[in-house]
Formats: sequence, structure tokens, C-alpha cells
Amino acid sequence: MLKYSRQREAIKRFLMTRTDHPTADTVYVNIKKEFPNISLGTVYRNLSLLASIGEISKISCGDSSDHFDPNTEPHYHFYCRHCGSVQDIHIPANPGLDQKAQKTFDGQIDSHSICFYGICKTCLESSDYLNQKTS
Amino acid sequence: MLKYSRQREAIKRFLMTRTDHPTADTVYVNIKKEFPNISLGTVYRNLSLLASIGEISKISCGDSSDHFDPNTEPHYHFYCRHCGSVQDIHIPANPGLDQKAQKTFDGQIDSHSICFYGICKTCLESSDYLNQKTS
DNA sequence: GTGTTTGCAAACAATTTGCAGAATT
DNA sequence: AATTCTGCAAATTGTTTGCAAACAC
Repeated sequence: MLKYSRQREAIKRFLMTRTDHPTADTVYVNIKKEFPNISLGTVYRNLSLLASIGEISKISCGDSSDHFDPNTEPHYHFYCRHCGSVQDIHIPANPGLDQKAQKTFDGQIDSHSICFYGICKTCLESSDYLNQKTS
Repeated sequence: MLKYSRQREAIKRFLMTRTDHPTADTVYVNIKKEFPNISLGTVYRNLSLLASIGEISKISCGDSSDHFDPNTEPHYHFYCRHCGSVQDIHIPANPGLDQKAQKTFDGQIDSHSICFYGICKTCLESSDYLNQKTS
């Protein structure tokens, strides 16, 4: 049976305030403001737990660390090659894609994920990115 | 300047014999048959190098380790939730998807990846998977 | 009271890196 | 001879786990 925990609630509440999709470590650093003694292990445990019961979703876009999204509806993501931030892409999810792929494939397909790559608006506008590009 | 190395050639040649997309460790274990003294570091270094010069591509499907594919043409992948193998999905890549997403997005999009999830044929047929499912 | 969750530290897995010697040009 | 590449081991990063005490029911 699942018992209430203030830390878990705070983690979920924090995720819901963000439109970027923070990593466990970013959650940890921010939650520490409210719970100075919280440990990284607790953050990882709660993020996994929340993802496993379908209250949040875990996103892997190919960088070293996983990101977490309070939105569990199927949707797609963007990963910024420069700053590593992850954002939502607001095009409708295409459930037909699974069937289309299924026709060409022997195994059983039940979902898919799409990640777009490029440079986010903030990085495009930052001198940091421009300097790097022209040097 | 890039110098020839027998290890690097062997790694590339090995990758080309496989249609699954092995991890660095699988490459290491197999290359060891030909180069018993090769180290995992060398395998990692060469896989990164080959990927960075565009001779192979690195695939991240959300499991803990990266997979490597000798095919650098844009195409999509399947990841088996049961055994962790990665395979190609033979539907045409859709470059128009980038433009479609771009219309709804402020940053600069230049590519995308799609990964399908499910159970591969081998696992579907294995008693191992069936037992797990019904127990 | 029983069972779950926490903080802490240690363990773990995947990957990267520093270095001295070997191989390639 | 100059430079790149290798094997080895140690370091780093992201994540998981064992445990005793704290908390929720």
C-alpha cells in the first residue's frame, strides 16, 4: 500500500511548476530549498515510483541523464544540443505510426517516442552560443 | 590527422556483420576473440570516434546503454522491453516531420529520432517470456 | 504496531580519462 | 621523428540499494 509522503508530494508539485523537464539532480537541488535534508536517493526513488504508477513520465532523449515530465499524455519532445534542456513539441501524437511500423515488423509494437534535436530559442539568442559558433 | 588502427577497422567490420545494434560491451566481448588484449576503453574511444566522423551512428533508446549502428542513413528503431535488443524499423524516414514540428516551435530543429517499443519476435516465442507473462 | 518512507553511505553500471609505451605515418 | 593509438587503471557520472531510524496508517 502506498503511504503519503511530504517529500513525494513536493517533488510532484515542483515538477508541475516546470515546462522544461528537469533531471533528478535538478529536482533534488530545487527541492532542497524546501527540504534541506532530503537525499538524492529519495528523489530518485520517488521519481521512479511516480513514473511506475503513471503519475509522471520519464523521458530519455539520448543525453546522459533522464528527464521527468508531469504530463503523461503521449506527446513528443525537443532536446537542445547546446544546453541540454528538454521541451514539449506541440504537434499531435500519431498513434497510427505504431500500426504502420507494425506492418513491416515481426515483433509486437505497442508505443513509440519521438525526440527532435536542435538549438532552443534561449541558446540561439545567447551570446554564449553565438561566440561558440563563430569561433 | 587520423591514423589507421587495426582495432578500429575490426570494430567497424564487426558492427557491419550485425543487424542488431550492439552495445559497446557486446562489441568488446566479440572483438576480444580477434584481439584478446583489447581494452574496453579502446572500444569506447573508437566507437565515439567513428560516430563523430559519421561512419557509424549512436542510438539511445532509453535503456542504460548506448547502441551502435553501422547504418548512418536516417532511419528508425525498435527496442525490445524484454531482452533489450535494438532493431531497424523499415518504414521510410520522414524529413517533413522536422518542418512540421518547426512550425510550432521557437528554437531551431534539425533532426529527429523515433524509437518504437514492444516485444521482439524472439522474445514473443521464448518460453522465458511466456512464463514471465503468465506468472 | 505494522509496513512504508527517509537519509545516509556504500555499491553499481556505463563511460571517460591520464599516462607511458606501441603502432602508424 | 612526430603524432596518434593502445592497454591499463583510476576517475567520473548517473542511478540503485541496504540499513536503521522516522513517519503514516
